[in-house]
Amino acid sequence: MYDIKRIRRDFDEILRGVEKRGQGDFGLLEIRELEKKRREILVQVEQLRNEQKTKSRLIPAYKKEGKDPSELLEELRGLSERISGLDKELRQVEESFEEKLYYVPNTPHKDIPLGKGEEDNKEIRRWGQPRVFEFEASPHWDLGVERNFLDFERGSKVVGSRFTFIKGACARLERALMNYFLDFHTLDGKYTEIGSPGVANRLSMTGTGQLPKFIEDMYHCAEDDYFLIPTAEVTLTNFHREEILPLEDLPVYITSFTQCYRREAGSAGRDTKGIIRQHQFGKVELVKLVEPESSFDELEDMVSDVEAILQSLELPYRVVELCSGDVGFSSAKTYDLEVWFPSYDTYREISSCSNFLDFQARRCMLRYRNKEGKVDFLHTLNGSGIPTGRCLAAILENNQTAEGKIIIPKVLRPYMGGLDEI
RNA sequence: GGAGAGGUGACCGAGCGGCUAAGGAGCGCGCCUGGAAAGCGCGUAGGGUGUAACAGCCUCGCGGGUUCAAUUCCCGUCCUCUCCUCCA
Repeated sequence: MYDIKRIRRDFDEILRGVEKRGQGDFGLLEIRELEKKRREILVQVEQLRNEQKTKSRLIPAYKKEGKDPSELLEELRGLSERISGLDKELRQVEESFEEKLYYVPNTPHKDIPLGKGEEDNKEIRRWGQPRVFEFEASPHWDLGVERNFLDFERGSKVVGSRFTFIKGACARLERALMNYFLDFHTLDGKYTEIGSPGVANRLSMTGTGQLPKFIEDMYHCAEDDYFLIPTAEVTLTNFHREEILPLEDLPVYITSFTQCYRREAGSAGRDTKGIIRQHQFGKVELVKLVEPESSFDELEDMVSDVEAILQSLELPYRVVELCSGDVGFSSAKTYDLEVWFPSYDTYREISSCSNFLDFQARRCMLRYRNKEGKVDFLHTLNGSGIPTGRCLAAILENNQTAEGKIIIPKVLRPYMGGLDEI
């Protein structure tokens, strides 16, 4: 969300930035009009209110002196009516203004590649070599069913499409991933582990930008007006919502494993096979709250944290910088990390690391006291570090043997009771 | 789920229709001191509006209502605590 003052002062800059996404002005022109109108009414209301306050304070004095206040009361009644009328108008304008503002995406950072969609993203680097198989490699969905690791049919029966049961040693492997990822990020003290709720309220969902625009992709508990979180980004970023953090508490590095729930509205028919795109998946999420000056460096640092994990698992991957047309709603700059999937014969997204600048912080009223003692908005970042489901699929595919066994990556063996294959 | 109590300033805490949020803690500056503690004085929230500066407006959990006027009265709602009930 944008600062109301910036809408006025840097309007053209914001408009130009947002237009880089290639989807028009997102209602900004209308928003500017509403902002003007708001100020017009506000000035009037403030003047009238001042008059009202000043005059109504005379009443106790009148009473004391035994003067008849009825004339003054009459005047104040009229004043009160005018104020409440104007106030109502003001509130309508403000509501409409705010509602529209919530739908305006962040401005893509000036240095990111211009483009319309995925095809214009820029590959930054690759690590590792895709394995050359001396046998016909199976996709994880075939392998998973053959080995009795994945049960798609019962997932559909018990819940519906895009829900899957994971069984036996494979379930243990996923659990190993969860523990390994959390240990990786926390044991050196860099990130603090948080056990997080799996649902969040409307305010939190709005704070990180899932609402109002993407409501159709969220699972909603109507009775409580709670939402199943689509990522721990929601609960972790909102953790310090409406707080003013002292400088010495920064930077905040937190991480959490949660289940994530997405209705995947609009992606019907995509990735229907396997566990790449599920309605529920486990993920370790990384969140940073940092001072504005350092946020782009912090983004690079976060990417390298995720890369280190993939390297330790010996999974070939590449880093891609998203172009202006593909970068997410709340993000100013995003790197996707894509891991090699033999079944797709390509790299597929496994992590996404973004710098949101103060976009989420404004929505969350997430602030800190800077060196000058002034209150300012923080910058927020998050990245997947990393999802267990997709990672499991990647390991099944990349580490399979001709006999259909799965080689356990060395770093995971301590979490698997020493097993080197399953 | 039932009954009760409460949510006030970066913290504690009074106010319970108008005198425009008492008092304290902490922090900052100054005085005092050889130095410090104590003591004394002053200052210490956020937001938006207009400005050269001052100023004025909003915020006493949140949302409505009554009133010329609401922190104060009424209704709703959320959260916290205590007791009961239920329960992994």
